Amino acid sequence: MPAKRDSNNLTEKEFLKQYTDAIYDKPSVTTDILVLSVNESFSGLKVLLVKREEHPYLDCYALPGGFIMKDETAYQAAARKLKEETGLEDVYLDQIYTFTKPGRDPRTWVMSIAYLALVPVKIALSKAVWFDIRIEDSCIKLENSDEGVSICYDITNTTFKNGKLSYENWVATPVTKDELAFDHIEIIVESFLKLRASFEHTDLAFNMVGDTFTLPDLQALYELVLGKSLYKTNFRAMVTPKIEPTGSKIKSRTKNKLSTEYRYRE
Amino acid sequence: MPAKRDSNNLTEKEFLKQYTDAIYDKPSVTTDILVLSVNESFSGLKVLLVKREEHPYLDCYALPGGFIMKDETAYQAAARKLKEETGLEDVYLDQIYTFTKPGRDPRTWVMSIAYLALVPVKIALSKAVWFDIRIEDSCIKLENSDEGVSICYDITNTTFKNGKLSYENWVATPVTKDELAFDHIEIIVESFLKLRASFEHTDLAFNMVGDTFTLPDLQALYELVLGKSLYKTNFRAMVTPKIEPTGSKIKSRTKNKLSTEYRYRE
DNA sequence: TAAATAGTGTCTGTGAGACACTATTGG
DNA sequence: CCAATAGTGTCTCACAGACACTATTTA
Repeated sequence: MPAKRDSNNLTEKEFLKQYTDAIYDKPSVTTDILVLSVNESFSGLKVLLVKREEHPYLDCYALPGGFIMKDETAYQAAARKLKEETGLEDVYLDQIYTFTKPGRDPRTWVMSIAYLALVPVKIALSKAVWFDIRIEDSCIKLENSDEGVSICYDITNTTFKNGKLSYENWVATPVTKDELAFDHIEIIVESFLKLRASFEHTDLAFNMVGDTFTLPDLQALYELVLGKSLYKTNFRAMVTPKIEPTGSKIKSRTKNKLSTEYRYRE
Repeated sequence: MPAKRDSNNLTEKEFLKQYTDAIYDKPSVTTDILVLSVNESFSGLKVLLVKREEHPYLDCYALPGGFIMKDETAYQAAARKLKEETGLEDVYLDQIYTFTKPGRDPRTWVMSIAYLALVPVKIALSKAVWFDIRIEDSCIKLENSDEGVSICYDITNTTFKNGKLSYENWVATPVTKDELAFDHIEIIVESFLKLRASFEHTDLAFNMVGDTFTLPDLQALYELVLGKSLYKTNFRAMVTPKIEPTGSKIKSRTKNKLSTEYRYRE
């Protein structure tokens, strides 16, 4: 069979050889990663941020991330960056959304593929810093007492139409002098809302605890992410099929009381 | 307050002026859109495809789409392309996933931000063609009898690990001579699965019917997307709060029988 | 008028939500 | 030993799933 020829009478081989995409303007593409964890005492969530040492947003905090290389997927780029910042491999990592608004980076045309990473407590860090994060209905607060930084945003709701449907949307406006770099607050909120939406009906929580854990601690984690308190009985009925006791008892981190130790049953 | 200066002693203004991103390799970024609809008799789903007139994949069918311009968002690019192909505006359009595998486009480094569009039946087309699409557990079939084209893929399941969790994944392998261009079969399956996952608990269906509809037709649509039959009573209990009768009766498209006409209640 | 389809009434089981209770632990 | 927390038993209610029935329409 002779090779197919296009309207310029070129075969595919010939076409690829002469092809150049230089006529198109092209964006830079980065990944930004929301690395989420829970603190030692299971009393709050934590986010990993990096202080910028370059313009723009010099000295502002930003999500860890970086440019995607030509020979890797966005997932691989995110995993690579995550390993650089935390030393962690094989953590939960999921693509959330791609942010493309022109002007979101003052330097040049930059798109960002956002990822969510869930990691257990206590990991070593290189350059990044843990911030406490509290997300409420109308406000989001990021704090690090060591660095003396407090970043706070108001959240207001709007609606927009998509086809025949109306959706709730939100806008974050800074209320502190300090702000996050770029549109990273959007990435955080978007990722967190997606996490919350699926947290109850998936096993995502087990990526944020160690290999073993107690039920009071696990419940505390669920309550932090979901933003509401749960009934002990119902919570236990829900998680029981997902876990198995290790046979020993350990202190829960929430209340420092002895309780049964469990592990995730795969 | 004096402007902040970075490690090269530049202010932000100075930095932006001298900044160049030419050192980085950059990908081209496109949007590809899965335009989904239901046929006239509500007996099957339809997908919009465009026959390629250029290398690579010359003469293959592909999802409508195109390069994103510097001054628009990915959403705007998808909406623009959709209008070009279908003349439709204000249709449901949602970002699904960004595909970044190196080599997915043989020409050069191209990422694709995939969108799902839901449109009502009967719309005018320019270059694109409707294909019947049937998605089953282990196979996916795309057909257009006018063009005499039948494209079929086997679907096999695999599992992969993400953190501590295991997920089901799938791989599509072509079983016909004709294939879709690029990795567009992946985009179709991924988008369709996401649609199916949320279809029952959202009002997405109303983007695929006209302004008015009958309950037998609406149920047929749900059954097509969900891939299972529903009990009439339960289905009606579920949709009743979302709709209101117009007061007249019209023929249902499924069975050509008179039945109550409804509209979506927003 | 008969077959097919539109539309309704109601039973059941499951699971989330809620509350009250007993058992264990730490100070 | 007592206050606090771990852990259990069980009731209620909403809702999906299931089936049987009546009403209307078409041929």
